[in-house]
Amino acid sequence: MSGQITNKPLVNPHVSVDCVIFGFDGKDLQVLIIARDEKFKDLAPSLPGDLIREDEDLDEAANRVLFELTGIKDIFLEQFRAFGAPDRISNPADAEWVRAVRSEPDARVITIGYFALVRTDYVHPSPSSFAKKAVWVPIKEVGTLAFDHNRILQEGRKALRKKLQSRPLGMVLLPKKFTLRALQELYEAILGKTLDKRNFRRKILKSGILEPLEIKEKGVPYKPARYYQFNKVAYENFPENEFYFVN
Amino acid sequence: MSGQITNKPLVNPHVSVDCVIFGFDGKDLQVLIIARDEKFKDLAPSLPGDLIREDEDLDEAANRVLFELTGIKDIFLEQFRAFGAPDRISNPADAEWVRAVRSEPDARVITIGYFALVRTDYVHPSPSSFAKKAVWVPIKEVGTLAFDHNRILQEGRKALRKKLQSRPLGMVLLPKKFTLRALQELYEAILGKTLDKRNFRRKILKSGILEPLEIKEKGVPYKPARYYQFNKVAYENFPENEFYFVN
DNA sequence: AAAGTTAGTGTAATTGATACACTTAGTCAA
DNA sequence: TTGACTAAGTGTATCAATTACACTAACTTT
Repeated sequence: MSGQITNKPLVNPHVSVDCVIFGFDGKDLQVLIIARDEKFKDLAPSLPGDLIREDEDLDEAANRVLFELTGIKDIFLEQFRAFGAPDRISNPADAEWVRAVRSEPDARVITIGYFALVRTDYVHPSPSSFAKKAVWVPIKEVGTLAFDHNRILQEGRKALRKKLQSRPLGMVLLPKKFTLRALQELYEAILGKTLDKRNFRRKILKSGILEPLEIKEKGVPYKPARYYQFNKVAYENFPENEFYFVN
Repeated sequence: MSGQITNKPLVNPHVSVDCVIFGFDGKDLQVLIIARDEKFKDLAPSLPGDLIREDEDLDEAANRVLFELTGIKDIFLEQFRAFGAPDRISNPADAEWVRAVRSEPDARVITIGYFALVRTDYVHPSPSSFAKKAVWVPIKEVGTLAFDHNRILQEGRKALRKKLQSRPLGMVLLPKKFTLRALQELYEAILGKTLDKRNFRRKILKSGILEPLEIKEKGVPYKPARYYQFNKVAYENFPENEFYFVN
C-alpha cells in the first residue's frame, strides 16, 4: 500500500472470494471457520476464501472454495457484497501473514463475499487430505477474525436473514426428516428472535412446502414429535417474496 | 485473456465500478447512458463507470464516477453485485476499444455494480467541461450496450425494485413538490405494474411520510391535483421492511 | 354550456397477524 | 403402577391489512 493519495488507477489488485458458510446442528447456527496452521497459530482465524484464478468466474471460485473444504458441490451459494477498502489488510499481524504467504504481499485485495448453507452432518470439515483446518463454530462464539472478516461475517448474516424473509431456507440446512420444532429453532437461530409455536406451525403448514411423515421421534422422554420432509416441488416453486416473517 | 485453463491465481486484474443511475422525468424511468466519443462512435454505448484508484474504496469510486458525471455529491447509491466472468470483455468491438484506451488491455476486469437515484431535473448531463457524453434514456428504450452492461443494467433494475419494497424511494427521484399521481407513476415505473389509485393513496398517506401542501396544479384542463412534499424526518425514520408493495 | 379529463373519495369482504393455555403421549424414578 | 416431568400438538377471538370496485368534483377548451 503506498500511503499516498493518487489518481492512478489500481493496476495490480488481487481479487478473492470469502465465504460465510452457515450450518445448523439442530440447536445453534454455526459458521465454518479456518484455523491457522502451525506456523501461524497465533493469528486470528479467518473465513474460508481464496484468490480467484485466471479463467474463473466469481461464482466458480466460491464453489471451488466450498468444494475443497467440504467435498460438496451444488450447494446453496449466493454473492452478497464486495469489500474493497484500501486498508482491509492493514492490521500488522495480518500483514505479516500476507507477506509470508502471498507472492505480491503489498497488493490490495478486493474480496467478494458469498454466503452458503450446508448441513453440518454432511460436512466433516478437515479430512486429513485437506491442508486447511476448518471447524464449525456457533455464530455467537466467533471471536476476532483476521482482516475485516468479522465485518464480512456480519454482513453475511444480514444477507441470510434477509434471504429467509423471502425464501424458506430449511431444505439445505436440515436433515431429510425433521420435526417442526427443529425447523422453528432454525428460524429462530437465523432471525435471532423467538417465534410463537402455534402461529409458526400454522404458517409453515399452510404454505404447503412440508409433507408429514408417519414416523415419530423414538426414545424421547416426552410426547414424540412427528417428522416432516420438504416437498421438493412446492419448495422450489415457492413464490419469491412470500413468507415474510416478523413473528 | 489467456484462453488456457490454469490454476494460477489472477494476478493483474483491474477492478472497476459501473453505475446504473436511475432518474425519473415524471413519466418514465430513465437511465444515464454514456455515448462514445467521436473516435469510437460506432461502438455500443455503456454504463458510466471507471477503474477504481489506489487508496480508493469501492463506494468512493462509485461516488466519484457520479460526481464527475453529474456534479452531485451525497447521492443515494448502493452496491448491488460484482461481475467477474472471464469473458466479460470478449466481444470483438469492445476488445478493440479496450486495447485503444487501457494501458493493459488484456487484463481481466472485475466490476462492482452500483445503482443510484437522482432527479433528472437536477442533472444536466454532459456540461461541456466533462469529456463524456451522458444522456438520459428511458429504460425501455435502452438498446445494446457494451460489454455485459445490459446484464448489469438488468440486475440493477432488479435491485431497485427490491429496494422499493422495503423503502420509499421517492424523495430522491421526485421534485420537492409533487402530486400523488406522480408518485404513483414512479412506483408503477419501477415495479413495472399498475397500482390501484385508492389503495395506493391510502397506503402512502397512512405511512405518514407525506405532507399535503396548500398549493395545487395550475392551468391543467382538469381538476387540479394537490401538491405534497416528503416529511424528511418520517422519511428517514421509516422502518426497514414495511411498505411491502404487491398492489 | 357541453365535452373532456383527471382528482379525489368510502366501503364491504377477505385474508393475514397476533396473543394466548390446555390436553396428550411419552420416559423415568420412586 | 403411579406420579412427576417434558415437549407435542391444537383453536379461537381480535385486530390490521389487502383487495376490488365507481361515482362526483374541479378545471379547461371549444
